[in-house]
Amino acid sequence: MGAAAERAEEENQEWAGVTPDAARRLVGAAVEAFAERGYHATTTRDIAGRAGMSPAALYIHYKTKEELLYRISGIGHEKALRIMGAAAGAEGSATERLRDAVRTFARWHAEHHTTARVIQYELQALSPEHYTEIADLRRRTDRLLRQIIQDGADSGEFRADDVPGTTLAVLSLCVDVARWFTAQGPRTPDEVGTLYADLVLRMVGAPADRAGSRGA
Amino acid sequence: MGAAAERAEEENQEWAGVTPDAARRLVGAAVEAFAERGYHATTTRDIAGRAGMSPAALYIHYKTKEELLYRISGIGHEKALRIMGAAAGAEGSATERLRDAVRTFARWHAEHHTTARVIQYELQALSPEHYTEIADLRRRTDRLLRQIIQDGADSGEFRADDVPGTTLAVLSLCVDVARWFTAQGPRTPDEVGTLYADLVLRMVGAPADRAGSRGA
DNA sequence: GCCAGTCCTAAGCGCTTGCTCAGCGGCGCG
DNA sequence: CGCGCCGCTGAGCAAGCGCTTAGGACTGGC
Repeated sequence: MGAAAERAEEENQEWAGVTPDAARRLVGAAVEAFAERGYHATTTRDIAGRAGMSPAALYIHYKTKEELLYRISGIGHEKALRIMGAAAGAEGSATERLRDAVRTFARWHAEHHTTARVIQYELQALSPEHYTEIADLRRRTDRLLRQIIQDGADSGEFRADDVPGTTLAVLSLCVDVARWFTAQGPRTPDEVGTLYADLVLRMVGAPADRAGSRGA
Repeated sequence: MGAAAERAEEENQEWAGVTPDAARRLVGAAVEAFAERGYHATTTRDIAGRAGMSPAALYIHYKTKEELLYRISGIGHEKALRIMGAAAGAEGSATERLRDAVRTFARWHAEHHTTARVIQYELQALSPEHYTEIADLRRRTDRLLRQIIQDGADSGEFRADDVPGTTLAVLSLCVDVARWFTAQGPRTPDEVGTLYADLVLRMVGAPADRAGSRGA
């Protein structure tokens, strides 16, 4: 099995909730194309072609090209929210929760950098109604992370004078992974996750208990 | 003078090197439009309209729409390189130079967030030849920052196990300011700069001599 | 007064875009 | 076998795109 086929299979898992099969193939093709060229530079002919269909077939499963982006954004941001929620809802100190949040959130943005690039950098192409809906998901993700940092500041674990500003910086750092990460780079998604978790823990002035640790 | 006129004047200064006047107005209009909607979603009619000209006038000063993006990218990245170079070339400890680099670099990305957004997020729309040329400027900026961090690691001022990774994270953090910053937000560009400088110094484990400081 | 040169516009060309629609093939069911 | 239905295609439409061209209005030099 070639690398392309492997990646295709992984993406099929990523979009497992999308049925029927043709609709799922279209989502995969659209993510690939949007990530590569951007939403506006991608044609419906290109998406359909990558999915092995005629241009008209796209409109059986989606009303418009924008609806495809909306579906991708919705699924992607829900996944991101769930990742952040798992870390925020876990037991443990603020330090442990922050480490876990950054590690998994950054790792996801590296591992699924095509999807992440689309959902993070093509938001402006959504319709106003769809945009506000997606923006709500992002606000909830932000709130979860801010609460972790606030907890750490309250308990004295972290030294964070500006909790909203720090939250913004941490989120920004993780999100931007989608912009620069490529599978050809020197770092695996796992390595990016642990590196970023270490950097962020120092950034908030968390006690340096194995702050330089690597590995699981 | 209204806010729009004030911003227009500031942008005229930013593009002072572009002559004649009509060409400068077109650059300003293009930056605005590209930042707002993205390169591909912007029409030459829109750019010309914002500059108060007919669509055809654009082609007297620029061969193609892509050349406009190329000019903007070149000027913008040269400015970014000069900012980083000023900080890297200054006298002082690695800590002082890193603080200055992050403060000025992040501040520029906030203050000129429209320009920054275009030059950082529309690179893929450049022609291959233009892209490699711009990529070289970015590599030089990266190298300057990496040297500061390397110096700090060598001298023992910083605790950076992974210098290239840390450099990447710091650069990523500053660049991403262009994505989320708006003039309507609660923070001034100056405040973003000092906040980010403090966060980054802690991130590299620099001695906390007034690391929580604020103001000039 | 007249010309050359500069800067701009009105009109529009050739092409691509998102999207539509009439109709076809193949499958399940009786 | 024959029928209905679902998934799909080939062909193409209206609109908008980047860009071109012919020509007009203004300016400075003589």
